[in-house]
Formats: sequence, C-alpha cells, structure tokens
Amino acid sequence: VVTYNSLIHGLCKLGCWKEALMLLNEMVYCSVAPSIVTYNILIDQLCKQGMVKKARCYVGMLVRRCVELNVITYNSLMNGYCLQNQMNQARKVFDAMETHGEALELFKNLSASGYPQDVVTYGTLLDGFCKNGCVDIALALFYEMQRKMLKPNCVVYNILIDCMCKAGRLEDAGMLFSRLVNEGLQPNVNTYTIIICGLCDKGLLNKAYEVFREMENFVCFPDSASYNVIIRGFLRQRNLQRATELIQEMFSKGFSVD
RNA sequence: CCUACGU
Repeated sequence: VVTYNSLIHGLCKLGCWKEALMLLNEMVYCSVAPSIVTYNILIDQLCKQGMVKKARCYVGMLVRRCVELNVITYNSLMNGYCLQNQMNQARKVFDAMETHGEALELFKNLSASGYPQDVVTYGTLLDGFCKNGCVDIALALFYEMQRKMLKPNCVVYNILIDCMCKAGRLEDAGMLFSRLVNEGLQPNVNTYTIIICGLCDKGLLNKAYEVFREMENFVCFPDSASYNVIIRGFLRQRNLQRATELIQEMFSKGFSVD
C-alpha cells in the first residue's frame, strides 16, 4: 500500500490523473486495499489543482461507502476551499468538524463531525482568512484555538507574522515573533524569511541583511527562498554590488536563483 | 506513504 500511495502521490502531483487512477485500479485488482492515506492523497491533490468540487464529490462518495475518513481528509478539503478563496465553504467544513456533531447538517452529508479540529485545521483556516485580507477573523481564530487548549505552533505564528508583514504592520509582526519565542517555540527558516521579506518590502534592507546574517546564530540557515527574497530586495534598491555578492554566495552553496 | 506557513 505504501508503495502504491507514494506512486499515486507522485503521479497526481504531476497532474497524471489517468495514470494515478489506473494504479488505483491496479491495486484493487491485486487485492491491495487502498487506505485512508490513498484517499487523502487523491482528495488533497484534487483540491490543490483547483478541483475542490470533484474532491467534495469524492468525499461524499466515500462517506456513502462508509469509508472511515479522518481529520486530514477534512483539513485537505477545507484547504481546497481556502485556495479558491471560498471562505464561507471552508468555514462550513470547519464547523462541520465540531466535536459535538450538531453542526453535521450545516454541510450536507459531509459527515465530518467527530473529527475535532487540530492545529493544522486552525492553521489552514487562519491562512485562508489572512490571504483574503480578513486579519481580524484570523486573529479571532488564533485566540479561539487557545481557548480550546490547542497550542499554536511555529507554522501558525509564521502565518500570522507573514500576514502582518504583508499588511505592512511590522510592529505587530515583531510582537508576534516575541510571543513565539516567549512561548518557548523555535523560529524556523520560514519565520526568518518572512521577516526578511517584510523588511525588504519596507525598504529596510540594512535591517533585513542584519537578520539574514544573524539567523544562522539561531541554527537557521538561509535556504534558497531566503536568498531569493533578500537578493530581490537589493535589486529593487539597485544595490547590484550586494545582490551580485549574494548570488555568488548562494551559488556556492548549491542553490539556484528564481 | 497523506493535510496548514516564506520567493
């Protein structure tokens, strides 16, 4: 099953749906039962490729066949709606996941109740609202998850920090960063890249460069995205000197420029 | 072997 799942995952990512479905048929033929992971891969990839409608139908079909789904299935579907900016639909999936199944009928036969929202559920919805410019709703969710005793992780903080940076609210981003550290969490490469990006967008390249150089002291080594972000920043300021220097540096580390 | 974050 694991081998089939990996192959199906790869084919779906490449958009080779025909081949993926042939493999699915083949596994049934070889009496290898598809698992929940197999279904989740199909649903997630349909969603990521803009076919939420199909994903939704597929979930409906699995439910009718009494296949046991899980929180990942619904997180994927919810993410699909977020990616289409269909936040009302995303919210409906979210509500349908409420532990105490009354919300069940809000989303016709989704049968999502009893799969309590987890940190990823919140992170997904938060990100959806942030990307749709609903910062306040996102923040409300951030507080709501804590009331529900779900500890925001680094990804959740990154989502909010990115949102603040993109809104030009660097002070708020900074406060969230402090909070992340105060909670005993470790910022990761994404955290720093997000902040560097925010500083670059504000034209604060010296500060951005400082963060870029200091992140290594916190065991976060700049990756290809970090380099690309700061190089773009310097190019925008016409600092070809610094940009060239960094391009060479990233090349020497085996990264490539976008 | 599957789900949320940075260009």
